[in-house]
Amino acid sequence: MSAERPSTPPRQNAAGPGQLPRGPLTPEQKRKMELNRMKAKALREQHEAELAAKTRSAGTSPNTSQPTQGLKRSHASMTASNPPPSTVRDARTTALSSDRPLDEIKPARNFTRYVEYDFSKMTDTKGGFLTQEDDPFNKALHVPDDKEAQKPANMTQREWERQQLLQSLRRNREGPFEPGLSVLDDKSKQKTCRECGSLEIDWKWEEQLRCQICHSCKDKYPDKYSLLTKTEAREDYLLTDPELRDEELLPHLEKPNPHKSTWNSMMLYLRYQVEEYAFSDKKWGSSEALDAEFERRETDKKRRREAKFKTKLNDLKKRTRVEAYRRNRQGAAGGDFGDDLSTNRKHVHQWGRTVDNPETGIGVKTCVDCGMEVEELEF
Amino acid sequence: MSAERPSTPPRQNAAGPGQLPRGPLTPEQKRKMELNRMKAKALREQHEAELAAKTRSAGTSPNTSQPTQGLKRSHASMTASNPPPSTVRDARTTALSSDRPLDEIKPARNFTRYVEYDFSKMTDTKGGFLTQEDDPFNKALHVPDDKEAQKPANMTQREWERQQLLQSLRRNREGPFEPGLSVLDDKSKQKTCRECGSLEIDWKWEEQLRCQICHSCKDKYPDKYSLLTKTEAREDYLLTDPELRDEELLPHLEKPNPHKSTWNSMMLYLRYQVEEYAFSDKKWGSSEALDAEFERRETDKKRRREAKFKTKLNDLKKRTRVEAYRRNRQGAAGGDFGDDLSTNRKHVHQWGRTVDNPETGIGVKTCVDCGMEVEELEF
DNA sequence: TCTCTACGGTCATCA
DNA sequence: TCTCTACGGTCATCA
Repeated sequence: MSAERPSTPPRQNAAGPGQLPRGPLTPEQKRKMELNRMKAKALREQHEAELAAKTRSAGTSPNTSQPTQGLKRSHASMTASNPPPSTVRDARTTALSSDRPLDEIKPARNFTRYVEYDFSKMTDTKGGFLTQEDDPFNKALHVPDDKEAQKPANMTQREWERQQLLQSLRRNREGPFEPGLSVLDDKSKQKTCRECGSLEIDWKWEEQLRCQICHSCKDKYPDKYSLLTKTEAREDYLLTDPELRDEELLPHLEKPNPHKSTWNSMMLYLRYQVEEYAFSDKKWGSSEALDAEFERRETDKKRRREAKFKTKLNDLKKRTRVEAYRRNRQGAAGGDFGDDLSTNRKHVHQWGRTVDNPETGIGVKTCVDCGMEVEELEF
Repeated sequence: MSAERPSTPPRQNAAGPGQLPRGPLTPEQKRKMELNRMKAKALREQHEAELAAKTRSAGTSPNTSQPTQGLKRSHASMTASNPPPSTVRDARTTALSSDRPLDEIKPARNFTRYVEYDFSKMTDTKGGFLTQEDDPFNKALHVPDDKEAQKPANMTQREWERQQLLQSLRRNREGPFEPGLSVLDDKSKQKTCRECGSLEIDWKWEEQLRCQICHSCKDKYPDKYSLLTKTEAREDYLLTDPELRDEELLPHLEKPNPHKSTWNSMMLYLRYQVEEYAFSDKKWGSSEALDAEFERRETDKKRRREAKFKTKLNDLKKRTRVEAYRRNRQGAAGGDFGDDLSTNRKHVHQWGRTVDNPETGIGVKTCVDCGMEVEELEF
C-alpha cells in the first residue's frame, strides 16, 4: 500500500526529466552494462590503491569532514540535507561505539569459526556431515562416493567455473589477491585502515569484502560502511540478482538468517561498494540517474495498479447492472422473500461487493441500483 | 510477424468460451499444478502397468484402429480431420521405413557410446578430460583435486539432490526402476513392445525414456512416438522449463545440437508422454483447455502489440505536429533552403518516419502536414 | 529439426 | 534487519 519507500536512493527528487535516461534502456545499453560489469572491478582496485597511497602520503589525517579526494563523493555529501540513511545497519549488534574496540566488535568470538563455514554453499547431506568440498583438508572425508553430492547450488555453469578459479586464486594469493601491488611495493605486507591508517583492521572484512577498515572507522562512517541485505541492495539500488551473486563485482558477508537459522543465509553488502557500482557508468551512471529510474518504475507500477483497479471496478459495475436488472424483473413479479420492496419512492442503497482502491488502500463499494460509489470505513 | 503457429495443439478451435478456464490461473491453481506434478508419475507408471497387462491378456493384437482403452485417447482420434502433426520428427534421420529395422535405426552404431555421454551435464575443464563424476569407473580420475569441478550446471539445489537420488535408484534398480512390478510378476524379466508385444524393443528408449517400444511401431504411430524438441514442447504444449527439466516427470533423450555440436545439446521428448502430462489434470486438464489457454495468450500478445503500435504512432504524430508547426513558422519567414514552398494551394505530402504495424507487418507513414496515413510498399 | 540466460514485474512459498 | 524460485513475456546472445 505505502507508495513511499523508506530507503536510500529515491529520497532526493530526481533532477528534471529530459537529461536523464527516463525511457526503458535499450538492449544495447543493457549489453553494455553487462559487458562493463567486469571492468568495474579493475576500477575499484585502482581506487583503493590510490586511496591507500594518498592516505599514507598525507600522514594519518582522515577525520577531516572533507571526503577523500579521488574516491567517489561520500554518501553524506549527497544527502546532507536529509536524515542519515534509514537502512544503516550492521551485522554486529548495534551497540554504541565504546572505547574497547575488540570487545565491541567480536562479542561472539567463540562462534567465529561457525560463521566462517559458508553454509549456503555447502551440500546438505541430511546427515550433518561436512563433505570433502566443504572441508578440503579433512582426509577422512576424501573417500570418493556418489552420495557425497558435489556442491552445485543455485549457480550457473559459468559462475561456478569462475568461482572455482577465484577460489584457487585466493588460495594462492594470485591475481586480485596478490599481496604486493605496484603502488604498495614499499609497505606491501602492512595492511592499514583505509580511513585512519590504523593496523587494527577487521580481517574478516579484508578477506571477504576486500575492504581494509578498522573497527572504529566502520562506526564513524556508516554512510560508507554500513551493511545492506541483499534484498535492500536489490530494491534500493536496483541491482539484479546476477550482479549481486557476482562475488568479484560485489563481495558479501554471509550470516545465518535472523528469522530462522535453517533458512537461506542473509547476504550483507558494503554500502560504499554497492553505491560505487550502482552510481558508476557500468550501471546507472549517477545517483540522480538511479533516482530517475526508480521514479520511472514507481510511476509505471502505479499506472498498472490503477489500470487493474479500473478494470476490476468496471467488471463489478457490469455484473452489478445485470443484478439490478434481474432485481427489477423480480420486483415486477412481486419479489421473493427478502427482497426490499420499499424502494418505490425512497431509495435504499444495495451495496455490492467491495473493491480495494490501490491508491488509497480504501475499499470502494457501489450501489447495485443507483451506481453510487462510497469508500468503505473500517470499524 | 506470422500470427499462425505451424504446430500441434491450437489447430483445433477451442470449444466455446465460458466452460473453460479462460482467465489467468489463480495462485491456488498454480500451486495445485506444482503439487500435482509429482503425482503424475505414479499415474503414468500405473497406466503402463495396465497397458502391459492388457496387451498380454489380449494376446498380440495391437494394430487395431481402435486405440488402447484405459490409456489416454490417441492423438489421431483428436485430430482426425487434420493433417498429421507438422512437428512430427524423429531423432533418426527421417528415412522411410525399410525392412531392415536394425540398419535403419542404428545407422551410426559406432558412435553409440559417444551419444551416451551426456555432455550437457559434464564439467568442462577446458582440458578435454572427463572428470571423476562424468566417468565414475575410471580409477585414474579418482584423485581428489579442487580443479575437478564438481558438476553443478544450471540446476537448483533441490533438483540436484533429486537427480542424485534418482541416479542411485536407477543404478540399483530400485523405486521406479525396479524390474519386477506386481502386475508383471509372472513375466517380469520379459520386456515387450507396448504396441505389438515384440521383444525387439529399443533399449535406449526403454532406459532413457521409460518407453518399451519396438522400432517399427515407432514409425507406425508417429502421433504417439515422434519426438519433440524442448522448444517445441514448451511452445506447443505450454510447458515450463522446470517441468521439462524434471526427468522423472518427462524423460528425454539428449542429442548433439544439430546446428553446432558444441552448443547446448538438443532435448527430445516423446510426444505421447508430453501430451499425457499436458492434457492431464496435473496441467491443463484437456487438449481443449490447452487450446483455450493458447488462444488466450495469443490474443493477449496481439492486444499488447497493438497497444504498443498505437503508442508509437501517437508519439510519432505528436513529434510530427511539432515539426509541422516549426515548418510553418519557417515558411512565414520565407523558408530555408530546401523547404517546400510550393504548398500554398497544392498539397505535397511530407512523409514522416515509418512505423511497422504489428498486425500486417507493413510499415505506416504519416504525412507531416495533413496527417494522412499510408502503408508503405517495398520495392 | 536448438537451448539458455538475461531483463523487466509480481507473487507465494519455502527455506 | 531474509532469500529463492516459481509464474508469465520478450529478447539477444551465446553456446
